[in-house]
Amino acid sequence: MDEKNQFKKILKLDKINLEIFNSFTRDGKINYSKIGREHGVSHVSIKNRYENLIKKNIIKPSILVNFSKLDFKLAILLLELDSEAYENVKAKYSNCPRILFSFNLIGEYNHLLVFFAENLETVETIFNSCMLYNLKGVRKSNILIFGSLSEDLFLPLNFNQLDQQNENTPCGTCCKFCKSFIKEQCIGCPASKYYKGPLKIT
Amino acid sequence: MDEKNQFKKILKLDKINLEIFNSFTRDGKINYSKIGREHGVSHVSIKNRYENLIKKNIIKPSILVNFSKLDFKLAILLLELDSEAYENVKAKYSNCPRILFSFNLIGEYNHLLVFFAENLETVETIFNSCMLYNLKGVRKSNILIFGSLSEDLFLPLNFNQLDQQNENTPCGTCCKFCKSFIKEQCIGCPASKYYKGPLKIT
DNA sequence: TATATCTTGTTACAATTTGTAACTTAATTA
DNA sequence: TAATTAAGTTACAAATTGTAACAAGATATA
Repeated sequence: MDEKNQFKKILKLDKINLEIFNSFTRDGKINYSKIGREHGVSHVSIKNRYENLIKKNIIKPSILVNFSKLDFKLAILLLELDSEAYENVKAKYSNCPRILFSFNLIGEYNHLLVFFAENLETVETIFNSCMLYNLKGVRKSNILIFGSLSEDLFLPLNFNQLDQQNENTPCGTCCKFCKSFIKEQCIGCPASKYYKGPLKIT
Repeated sequence: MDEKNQFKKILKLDKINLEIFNSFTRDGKINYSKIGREHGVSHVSIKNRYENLIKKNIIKPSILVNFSKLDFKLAILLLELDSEAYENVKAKYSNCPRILFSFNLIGEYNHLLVFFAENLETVETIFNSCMLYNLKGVRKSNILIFGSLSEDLFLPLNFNQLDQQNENTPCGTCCKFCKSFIKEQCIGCPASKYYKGPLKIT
């Protein structure tokens, strides 16, 4: 108790934990025995460290997808929402497969959504028909369109949200009745049966 | 060749690959044998699928860190850079451990940097002393400050950039001479020997 | 058309890793 | 002081993984 530190010790960064993270990022595997051997501890000890970090919700293993390789397009929607809308937006889009991140902001805009689409026409549809058209209580909005992505851009994609049996999208609409979808300007929602893009599950 | 599809088949999403991704996201492990057994193929086949996706740079396994749990603060810096600066910024900050993402934009701003810090004072220092002060050719800038983070926010953190032996930071400055660092308004760069925050390697 | 190559799969066996249980020690908390 | 939590140990059986050699089909290539 002799040292006053403003930071809680949540994540201990010693040689062993760093090696766990790095080995994982290198080849997507943790070889408990190998790491244990290299650091003079038992494989059970490495296993426990790793599993405890996950159990305590401090780290989460994940598969990142190369958005450049798939030629996906990204955009950010900035919103100023009134207090009611502010509460509703996160709920409404919490299962949207196109939203990568959703953040509260302080300042000019109070909400930020990062989303992707498979081509630029679909970005346009999502921005206009899917989102703004559906949202009540938007005082102001702005969009940031991303240019060419850097050579390799790895981002997390929620594959477990891709339920392509559904008539309606998770946000509660139906592509069948959407003008952009009918005119083939949009490939549809990847979490509905009408989707016809590269994330179609075969 | 009978079907004309605008999308290249890069990532095949069949039951097996989906199960690989989902099993990985669940517990950070891929049990080749188990998945193979459940889908009626050999464990070697699962191993090959997984390793080929990585080898071809389509997916990347990664450890995400719970930024909410660590109480990290996030911010976005929007920049309009002239053509020379535009080329230099990415290079300069390519190894910055605080930058989570760096994107080119089309429009009002042409560059976007997402960065994090361990407390708000440090966010301020990074924005002022570290970044804007160091950058030539900035025509316009804006900052988006993130409010409280959602309960669990998992983001990728580059642990292999945390080399804490260095006198100078990867962006080429030295915390020792920084006013904010001296006045203890900033905890320093996590990729230098002067760093004194929760990512200190013990 | 024939040939090469890439993709995706197979089997079988040895080597290695993992899971589990029971236990130890130290530090922290009530 | 006692209880709990954290971080580690050993040993053995069970299960997974790596490897090599091979096969079938699709796709390029000369």
